[in-house]
Amino acid sequence: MSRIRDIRNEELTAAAIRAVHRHGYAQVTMNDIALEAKASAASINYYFGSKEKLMEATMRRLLGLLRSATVDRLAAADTPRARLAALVEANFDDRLFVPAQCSLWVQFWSNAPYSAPLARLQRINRGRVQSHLQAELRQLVAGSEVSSVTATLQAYMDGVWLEAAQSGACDAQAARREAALVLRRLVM
Amino acid sequence: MSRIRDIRNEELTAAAIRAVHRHGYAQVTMNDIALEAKASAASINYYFGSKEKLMEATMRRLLGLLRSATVDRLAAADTPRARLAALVEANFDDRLFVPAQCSLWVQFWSNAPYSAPLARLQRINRGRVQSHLQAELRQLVAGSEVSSVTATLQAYMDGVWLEAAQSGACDAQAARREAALVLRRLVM
DNA sequence: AGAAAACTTGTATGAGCATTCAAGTTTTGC
DNA sequence: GCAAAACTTGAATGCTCATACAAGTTTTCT
Repeated sequence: MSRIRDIRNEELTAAAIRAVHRHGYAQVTMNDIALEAKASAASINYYFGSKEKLMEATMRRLLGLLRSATVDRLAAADTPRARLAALVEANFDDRLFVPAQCSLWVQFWSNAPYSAPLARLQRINRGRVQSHLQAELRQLVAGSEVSSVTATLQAYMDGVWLEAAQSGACDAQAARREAALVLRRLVM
Repeated sequence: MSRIRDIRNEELTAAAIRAVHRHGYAQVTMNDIALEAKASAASINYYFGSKEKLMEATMRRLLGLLRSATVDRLAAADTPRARLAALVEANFDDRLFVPAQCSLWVQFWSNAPYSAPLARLQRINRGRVQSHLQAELRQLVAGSEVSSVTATLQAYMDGVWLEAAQSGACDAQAARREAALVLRRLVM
């Protein structure tokens, strides 16, 4: 019902993404974010209650993007191999794999151990990705290798995000192509 | 000549590592670090001049560890294949791959884009690792695959660090074993 | 020993920040 | 059309923190 609330929520988390990308998680201020949103710091607190809650909502927004990219790509895949590729490529979807979001992703994760809400989101996300990967890998590699390949893929994907965040260059299409190559080397 | 200066340098950067591990890069204060070193915040400034310079010195300390692990392991390797393994395993050396240092590593890298000195160290380190890897890979895989495999390995290693930092569990031996497995899957 | 240099620290300073609040403006429901 | 609810904000508040400094202590050198 609260239409304006949803709109504001979106505007403000989008502004938080831009502001954190620009200033860094460690140094961004409520004012930076407010400026980016053409609003006031007080207004952000009115909606979110605190900076930490805003950050949590912002992280949820990113997780939502990953989730929907995953769902969409899974829907279009019908073999275990295609589903595995879909899972990996969802991480480098055009909607997700852009500089500001790569930057956030990595900064949030590296700060997660020091924030209970972020740590919780991190744990949930990792678990979900892991179980998706395992479900497909069980049908593709020897049982003894499933967890090892899962871990390798997860590390690879995280590493690509980290590097993208540092270089500031996020060519999503190239990342998907490269990931497909890695998949071919690791599985079959 | 300034013996005490070197000792203090070491004590203080070691304290910085522990303090950042405990409180997080974004929230650690000079006082946290001073407490960890059983010294005063003013004393740290006497040696390093500022918090930023202390952080830079701390990062250099970690890079030094990677460098010497790399040198030691390279010295004991005589084929390209063994040298490649040495390079990868140096990243998971017992001296380097421990919780507090994993944690620092990732936090420093994710904040590097927002600090000129850290960004510089990051660039130099990445370049060095990359050229080492490429030198060996050129003798091991098809020319067209060298840069792709290099990037994959680098992403994999970064990803392992990221996960180690988040889980807080750093089993160096297991990480080296796992890395050797990945290497076997990717090269040859 | 004694002067100088190196080192250490408690305290003061002042900047920067998240959050609160009171006073307004806009929107909604009827 | 108007009261109430929702929203917005500038300014005030109170806190935390890096850094500077002056006053001491320890070490070094001769």
